[in-house]
Amino acid sequence: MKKENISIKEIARLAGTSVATVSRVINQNGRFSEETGQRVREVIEAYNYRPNELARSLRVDKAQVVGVIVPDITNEFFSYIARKIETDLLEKGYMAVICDTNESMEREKQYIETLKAMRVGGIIYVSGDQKIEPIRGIPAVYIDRKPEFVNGDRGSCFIGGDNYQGGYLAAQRLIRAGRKRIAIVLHARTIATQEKRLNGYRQALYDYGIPGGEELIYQVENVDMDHGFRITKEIWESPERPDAIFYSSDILAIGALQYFHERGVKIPRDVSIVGIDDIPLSARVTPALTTVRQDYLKYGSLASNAVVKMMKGDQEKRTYILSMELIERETV
Amino acid sequence: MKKENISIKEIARLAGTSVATVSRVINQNGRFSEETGQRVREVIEAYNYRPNELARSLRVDKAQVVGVIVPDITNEFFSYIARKIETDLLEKGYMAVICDTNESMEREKQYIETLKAMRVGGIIYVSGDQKIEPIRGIPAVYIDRKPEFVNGDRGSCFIGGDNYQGGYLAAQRLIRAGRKRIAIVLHARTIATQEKRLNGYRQALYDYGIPGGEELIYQVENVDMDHGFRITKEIWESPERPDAIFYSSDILAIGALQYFHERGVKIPRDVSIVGIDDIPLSARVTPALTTVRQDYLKYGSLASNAVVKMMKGDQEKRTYILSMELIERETV
DNA sequence: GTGAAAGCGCTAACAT
DNA sequence: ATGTTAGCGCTTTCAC
Repeated sequence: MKKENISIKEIARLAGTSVATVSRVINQNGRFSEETGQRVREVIEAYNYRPNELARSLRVDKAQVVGVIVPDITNEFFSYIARKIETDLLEKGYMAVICDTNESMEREKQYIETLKAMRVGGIIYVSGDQKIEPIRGIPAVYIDRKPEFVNGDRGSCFIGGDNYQGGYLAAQRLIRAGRKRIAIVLHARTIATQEKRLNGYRQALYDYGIPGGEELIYQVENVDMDHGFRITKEIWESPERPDAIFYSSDILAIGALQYFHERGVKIPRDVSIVGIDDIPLSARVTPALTTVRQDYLKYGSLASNAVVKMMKGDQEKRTYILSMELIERETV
Repeated sequence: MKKENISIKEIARLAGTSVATVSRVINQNGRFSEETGQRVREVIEAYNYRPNELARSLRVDKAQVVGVIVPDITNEFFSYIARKIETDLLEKGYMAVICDTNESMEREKQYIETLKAMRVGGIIYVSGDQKIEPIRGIPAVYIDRKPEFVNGDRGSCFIGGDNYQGGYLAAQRLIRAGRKRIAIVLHARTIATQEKRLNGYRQALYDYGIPGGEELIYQVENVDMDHGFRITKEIWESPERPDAIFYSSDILAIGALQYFHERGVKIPRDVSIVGIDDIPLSARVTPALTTVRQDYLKYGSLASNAVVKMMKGDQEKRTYILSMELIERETV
């Protein structure tokens, strides 16, 4: 165990050439004879040499790394997106660093600072805070939650679902099942996204002549099973129970399932439920959850394509809005 | 938007001092007058300067980063561990980069290469392949799955649960419920861990005079709900059905729940089930899963403490084995 | 086709 | 207490 990490200089010496040439063959640019190339490659192979990424990145002032910021890695919606991005990026020769903010805005800011200091080449925000400032000078793509500034900012790219449609589909399904008092539970912190779902829901109610009303709108501070459980308890103990509930996230709806099970409430006999996202778990809970599918893996692949393009200098300030789809299962 | 990133040299010029001094105040080492320090800090503040991590890391040949390798970030067991490690590390001033191998051994190797090239200061392996070679020259700690070489290797640290006890507890619970034919389903790829659970299970059977037998041992290629579902189908369609099953992972047991629900099999009337891990989801499925708790958050915190110590030069080749605990719920 | 040399931003001797 | 400088490993002009 002499030199822990062999350097390009050493390789050059061993191959009887200069560092410049070694660099050329490693990066396949500039010119060098096939013979030299061969010799250099052999030495690299023999010594199992890997260029120091730190040095390379410092020199070009940009790391082959993209930061992926998610609010809750324990939610399948985000972990599957993260995995998709990671896989895609790896194939393209980039490293993804996944940062879980645990829903903390402070952590989000901290990560951005750190990622900048690491000179990452790009950042993918999944459902970041919509009030965040645009990141200057580094390609950023936003998934799911649209930051307020996106429209005006050059070099920003947004990918998300048609939330209006999602809200409409959910409410419509509930109406068609003959439900009359349809509650909706929203995430308090993600105003823009949630507002569109609310609008879709309202439009459906309106189209079918079903009464709505502020008392049917509930908000939840966090998106997890526990909050789903608790808001459902609150809803169910309210003076006028709804006969259907649309949860603005499968994970909330799954928490609701637990509550209703404990209370002996039969689904869909006593109450109908629809969620949104269609995470894998939704198909596996009991009863299986009727939901609105978001093609979140697509979000991931569009995002990785977009950052890579942007990192290569292309303008990619597009906005992608993907449509959603109702998935029929057992809770309606 | 002139200089995208201001450098230490610039700060020095602005503060009317030298780069060395600026470096000293940033890193709080060496000596400098309070006055100079103050002035430098002001400039740093004013220009919102952050040192270039790449340059710093290159210089000291070590990044303030630790790689965290997990096999399946979509499984709560791993995502909660990852989050715990990430949070702890952040507090200690390190950055965690989470790498999800998606159970691919190839990806695991690829990540190790990349992490090395990035000169990470340490690596935490969660349930990596036990046949992996020890990582030379960089602090590594292993969680859950004990690599074969750990005993002999200096500078390696292992943290895991008492799997023998886990197996014993699970089988014992099933026996005490009056079960006579107790099947066990194991993960085929993680031999060492699984063998201990199997031994615990066998010992319990032996202690209580319950017959075991090879035909009661099942293996699964992957740990997810789908595999849990399928192996359960196989078990249930076998000529001699068991009256109890111990799944070597909650996520498998949860897949089983789905199968039994679809088949109309009542739990625990027709069959008793116990899992292991006690992921949050287990408390929320229907029926709630009886399981053996692993203190996986503790695994995470012990691991982050250990890497940090090792990165600071301490020898920390300890092995921690944490005990497990039976959690009573509704499936027995 | 190839090499010498500058320099990315920082830290750590070594001077003063 | 502070400044000067070498050098980490690499890429990239610029000569030849």
